Amino acid sequence: MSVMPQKVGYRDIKQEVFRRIRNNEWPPGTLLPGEVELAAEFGCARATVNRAMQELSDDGIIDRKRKGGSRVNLTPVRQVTFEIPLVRSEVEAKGAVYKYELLYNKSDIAPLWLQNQLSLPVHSHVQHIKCIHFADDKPYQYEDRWINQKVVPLASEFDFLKVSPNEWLISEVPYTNAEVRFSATSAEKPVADALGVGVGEPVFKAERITWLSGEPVTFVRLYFARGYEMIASY
Amino acid sequence: MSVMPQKVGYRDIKQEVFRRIRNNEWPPGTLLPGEVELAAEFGCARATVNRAMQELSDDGIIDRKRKGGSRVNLTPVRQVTFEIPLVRSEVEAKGAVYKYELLYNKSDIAPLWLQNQLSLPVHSHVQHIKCIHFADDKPYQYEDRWINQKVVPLASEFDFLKVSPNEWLISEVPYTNAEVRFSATSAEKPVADALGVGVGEPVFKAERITWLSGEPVTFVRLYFARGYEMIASY
DNA sequence: AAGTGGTCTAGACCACGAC
DNA sequence: TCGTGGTCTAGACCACTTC
Repeated sequence: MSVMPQKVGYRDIKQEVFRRIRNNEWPPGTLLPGEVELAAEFGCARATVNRAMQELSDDGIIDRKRKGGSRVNLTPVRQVTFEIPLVRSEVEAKGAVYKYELLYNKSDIAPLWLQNQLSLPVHSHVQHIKCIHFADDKPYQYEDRWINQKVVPLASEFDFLKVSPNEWLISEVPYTNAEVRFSATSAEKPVADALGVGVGEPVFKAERITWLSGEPVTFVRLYFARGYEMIASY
Repeated sequence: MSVMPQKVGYRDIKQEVFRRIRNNEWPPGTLLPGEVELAAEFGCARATVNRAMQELSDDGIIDRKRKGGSRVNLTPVRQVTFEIPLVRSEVEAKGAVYKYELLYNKSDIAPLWLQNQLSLPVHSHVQHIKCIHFADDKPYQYEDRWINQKVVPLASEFDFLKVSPNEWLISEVPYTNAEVRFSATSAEKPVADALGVGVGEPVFKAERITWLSGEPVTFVRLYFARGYEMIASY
């Protein structure tokens, strides 16, 4: 037991507990002292300890169960978090000039594969939009998007010549949850032409589905120009 | 003002505030009521409101400043989080049988590019390891790794025939910081051979640098077999 | 049944930062 | 300066889960 400085905050407790875990004083699987005990050791209220331990739990360091107590996780599940910005912001953050170009914009009946992706009823109306985002006049991202007209009827009227569907949707339609899938693919003709790369060249692809309280809003495929890297830290 | 059910928890408040934001009752930029005011409306303690608002802030929905109050974020910067599991766990989670094969394991002087990547002093000793991870006997991931012997001296002695450097390192230096870069690349000969794809085919690549309290631990390049998707929900 | 974490309260003091 | 969020407290009740 050591002397406590002046006041013990939840950050201090979190840091100290984490230190003991990292130094193998409390190896993986260890049953940690209860909140009351820790509160006594650190000379603070249980609520303070609770907050510290809760954050450690959120961080995936420990696992907590009522009656079971807190245990050090056997496999530290590391989580990567990164932001999904507007394409415009992303480009401008790199110090480049953003430009946008609309390629295609038609209302249509959802093709079968899209029906399945979004669990749409047959003969659903969707707005199909293709466009390119430029950074300093060089193609940066090719966007191929379908918007569910049932959820976003305004999509068929809006003029996407100046404003990209990306920005319009964010300002217009909130979403509750989304799923993203990242992969590497080889550029088909339309993608290759849009990005100015050879057919068959590797391209970083992101597919995203967003929902608004259970209703599918939009499905989008994003193809990034050669050299693109998605960076994250943890 | 509506009738409150029985007891108002921080989840209720979070959900209700989020609902008002989503429904444009509180559009982006709006200055929200203070915690005291909200506590009065919801008939609960300020601490409860505080927890709700703090989570909304963590989620990137609102921005909070002392004296400035809470504002609805102009651009809802949603964060994607995904887990970085052990390759073994990842494979087994797909219901496949995991297998591991060591290809190469030598101690060496860090090449110039690696010196730069990890900010190593000249003539640093590193352990260079190449291996393949299989799922149901099909190549799943090709791993090309360098380990800093100054931080992990045991790496030169450990026998990586049975246990992959991935798993060994996690057990040896569990809690580290890292930066990951994801991209699409075309398979060079060694990668293509290891993964059983044609030279030049697109491959999903992840590069990761790992530090332990400021000291570089390892640099690794991971190449995933064709069809690999990294999936995240939020 | 009983022990542990989950949450709420009412009150307090403090620190940041807009004014 | 002074209002707002950030944090802590001491106590309480509850819910889950293991025993």
